[in-house]
Amino acid sequence: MSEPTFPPTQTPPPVQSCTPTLPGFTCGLDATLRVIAGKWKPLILYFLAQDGPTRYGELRRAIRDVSDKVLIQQLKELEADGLVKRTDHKEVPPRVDYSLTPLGHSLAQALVPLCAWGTEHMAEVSRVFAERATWTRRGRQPTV
Amino acid sequence: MSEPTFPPTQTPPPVQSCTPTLPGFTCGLDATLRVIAGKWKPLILYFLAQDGPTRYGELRRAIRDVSDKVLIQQLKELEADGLVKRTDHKEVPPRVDYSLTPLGHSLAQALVPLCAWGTEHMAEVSRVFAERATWTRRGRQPTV
DNA sequence: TTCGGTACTTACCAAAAGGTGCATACTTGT
DNA sequence: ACAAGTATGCACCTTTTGGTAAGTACCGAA
Repeated sequence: MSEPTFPPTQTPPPVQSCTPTLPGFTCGLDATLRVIAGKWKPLILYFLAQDGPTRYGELRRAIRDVSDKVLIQQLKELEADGLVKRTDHKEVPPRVDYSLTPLGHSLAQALVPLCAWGTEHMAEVSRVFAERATWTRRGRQPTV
Repeated sequence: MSEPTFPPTQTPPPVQSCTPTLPGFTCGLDATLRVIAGKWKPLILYFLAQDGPTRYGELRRAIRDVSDKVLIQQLKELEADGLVKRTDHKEVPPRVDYSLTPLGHSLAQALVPLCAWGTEHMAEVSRVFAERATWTRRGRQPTV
């Protein structure tokens, strides 16, 4: 019903093509998205970008609702992907902190426009999602 | 710009928390990512951004390896989210095409840097992923 | 001594996401 | 008549992902 009409952006600017290349990925966009795919990864990047080196526990408390298992897992993947650096201070009560690598920083930069887009259009997105949540729940009852 | 920037530009980490949010989202980035979450959505957006209005069948063939069920489903969600417009020409052999709304176009623009990042770093990403695929399938190594 | 905090690990599960294949209703080409 | 193409819908199933709760090894405080 609600046709989201926006500021008369009549001539949509052209989008450059997504250059396909190396094995496994259809294009750069594909590669990027696989790297940040994970329920909490963007948030992790977000916090590290904002607050710099952060201890595990802090991160854990900052990102609410994440479980240890998944947080650790995603941190490990980010580390394996070279986006995050893990520093073990080898102290007696364990002390480890995580920070962004230069690669991680560059990715964070590339995320800026997405963040801005979301901020700008959050109202619309939010509304639509709320509606979807409604009929989604009624459409299917718990299996069995 | 009064807009909170996602990754702090560089030197200082003074950027405050995520933008105060509407129901459901922790920040703009979160909102954006939920909208493009779906195995083929980014590719759909990119394709439509480049080629303009496209018939269902064409899309289906362009995005290889996607199944009808999922493609339709993601198109419906994109449409519900106001990013894509579905046009049914009501012709006898069905003819429907999909195009980006202005909102969709703006999102596609925001994806450009991600695409660039991926293209630029595809070598690293690709290598790391290949390695992960190897030990992920077999048993896990003792903690190194 | 037991409690709580550190940074994890593991086994087991539930839910979500995606894939397969068949069905539809109608038309054009062979 | 029959296959093929059009844009979908639906039932069923597998894979992927994330969550829960417990355990580990170590230390200091109560």
